Amino acid sequence: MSRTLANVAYSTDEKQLANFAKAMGHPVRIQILKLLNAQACCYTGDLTESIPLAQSTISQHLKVLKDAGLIQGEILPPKVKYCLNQDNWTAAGRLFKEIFDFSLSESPAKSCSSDE
Amino acid sequence: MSRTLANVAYSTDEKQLANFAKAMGHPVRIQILKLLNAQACCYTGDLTESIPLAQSTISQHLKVLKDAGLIQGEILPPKVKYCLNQDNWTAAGRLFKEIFDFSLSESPAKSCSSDE
DNA sequence: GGAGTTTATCGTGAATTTACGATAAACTCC
DNA sequence: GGAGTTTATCGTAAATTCACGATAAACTCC
Repeated sequence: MSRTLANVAYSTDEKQLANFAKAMGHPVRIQILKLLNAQACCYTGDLTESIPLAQSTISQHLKVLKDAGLIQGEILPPKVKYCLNQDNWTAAGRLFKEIFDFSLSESPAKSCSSDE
Repeated sequence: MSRTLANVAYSTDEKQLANFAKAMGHPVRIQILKLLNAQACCYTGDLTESIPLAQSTISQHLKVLKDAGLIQGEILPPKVKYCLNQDNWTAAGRLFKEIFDFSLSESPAKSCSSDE
């Protein structure tokens, strides 16, 4: 950490949105989210069957999604059942909607205007 | 690359969405996108003023956003004016809307049902 | 208690990301 | 042509990511 503040104070929303986006920044994790979205829940084993990656790799991706708060795991021995974390999933959807919808609510022209 | 295919064939949409999400996976880049969204366009210099990071760092973040297709730069010597890439921005918005809205269009109960 | 099942964690290596300062590139204006 | 302005790129170092195999942990069932 040098003189320029690497510890900038971003707004909570910006951090949250970036956090969610980062977790979604891999095609395998998108696939997992889509699967969970489509069929409510599933086990790690189900994923290792439909995704041709090592079991440890998939477990790692699940951890990323869990750490970001997008999914949650219910331990149900000897398996673990994963579902979307509905609260955070909804929150993420709202944040994305917010940033994308903003463009629509503004003036439609949106030309590059002011130069200095 | 070993025997398990690291070169899995993801759907184009999944790759696109992951690509956009990854580019959005940093608070500074979210901030930049918000700024561009709010005021149509701006110059690199404007950003270096409002974001306390080295100019080279911000330029790098701009490159990430540009490579992902979310923004575009019009070179206007000696400055460069950045705007959202409206087409891709809209496409990204649609992809995010798609994956998040899916949950809403489905059965509201969404309980963890089928166990094997 | 031992065998089997399922999943997370550890250790590792290659690649990518993030930040910086320094430098080059492109162009204007005197 | 030279000084000044603005921005991208290079080089670098530290940290993180992504994939793997091997191993440990947790629990069931015989």
